[in-house]
Amino acid sequence: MPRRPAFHRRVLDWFDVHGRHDLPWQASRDPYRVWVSEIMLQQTQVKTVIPYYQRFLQRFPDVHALANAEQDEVLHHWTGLGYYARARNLQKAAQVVRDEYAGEFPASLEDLAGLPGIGRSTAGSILAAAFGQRGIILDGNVKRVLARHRAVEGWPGKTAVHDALWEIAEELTPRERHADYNQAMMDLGATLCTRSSPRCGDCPVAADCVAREQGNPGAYPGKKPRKTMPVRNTRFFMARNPAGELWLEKRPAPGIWGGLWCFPEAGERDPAAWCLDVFGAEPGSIEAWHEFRHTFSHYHLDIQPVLLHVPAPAAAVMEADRQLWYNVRENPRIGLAAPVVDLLRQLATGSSPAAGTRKSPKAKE
DNA sequence: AATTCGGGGAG
DNA sequence: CTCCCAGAATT
Repeated sequence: MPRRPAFHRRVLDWFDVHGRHDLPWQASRDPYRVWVSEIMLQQTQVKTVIPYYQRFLQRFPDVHALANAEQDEVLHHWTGLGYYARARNLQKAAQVVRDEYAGEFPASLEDLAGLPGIGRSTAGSILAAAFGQRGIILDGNVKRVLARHRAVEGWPGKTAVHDALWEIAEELTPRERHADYNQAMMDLGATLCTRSSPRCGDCPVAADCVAREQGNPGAYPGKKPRKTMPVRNTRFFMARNPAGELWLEKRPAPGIWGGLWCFPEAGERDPAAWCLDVFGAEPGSIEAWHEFRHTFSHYHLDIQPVLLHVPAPAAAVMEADRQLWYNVRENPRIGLAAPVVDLLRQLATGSSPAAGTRKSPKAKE
């Protein structure tokens, strides 16, 4: 009786017929383009990345354009994509490639993984996709496929589980068609071996899949332990001058929204006192907007926006590199935190959400 | 080993 | 609402 074809053979044959072959970053083996796509795709779905990728490549077509750009403009093109350290590291790495590799990407796993923002899996993916070498990947898709196929128990966030999955990935990755195999495994996880209701009937490696034999593919990989997410509170002071511009501050590099521009966050500070402090003038009016919730992966942030009308422009106080008056009509090339984008849009269109309680005896202008 | 980094797609 | 996405860096 005929032996069952090797794992990678079945995966590759399936890929040739059913894999994804038309994603934007598959049109070229240019290491720069491969690299940008890999970074954007970290913890981010393909559908979300595509428009960002197109705009980014149009503005930064090669590694020199990126290395020489203003960080604000890089973050501008990352606004809304999240995990902004990726963008900061991306530009740092571009500068390393420019300065230490003469503008040519290194073709070794060690050198790639030495660049900021490139870890073990991303380095393996670039090695295969851009250089045709045997690079091994272990992303969310591959983890799911392998955990099911070998019935690896436990949450991959645990080191032992993670290491076991890497071991299997190493073992199964073939010595041929490296780029296609990696793409095939990701396609398998993204289109067939999905988190819920996997289509085992169409899977090329279902015959020896242990989870399927057990009848419980949904049990793999193990789920992350639940934790109740903490709720933090903050207020955004939206100071608007007579020209209609909004006061923004650049956030420090480590921390949430690092490098992005945001409304000043105020704890318990009194808005009128803050205004006097920063602008040397009492606000003409203070208007509290309704509180809304912005949720991160590890906590909720309840934000109370407070609109202050600053009567006179105060020129002398501004530190140009970390404070600015934002003109909505000019669309400055800077990175903005997602809730700030929403609030600026509301301020521009005048569609302020049913203004809440007035916190000042003075009426809205 | 555990935390910290976003925002949204899809159920 | 929940779960998690082509993970890496930091503590």
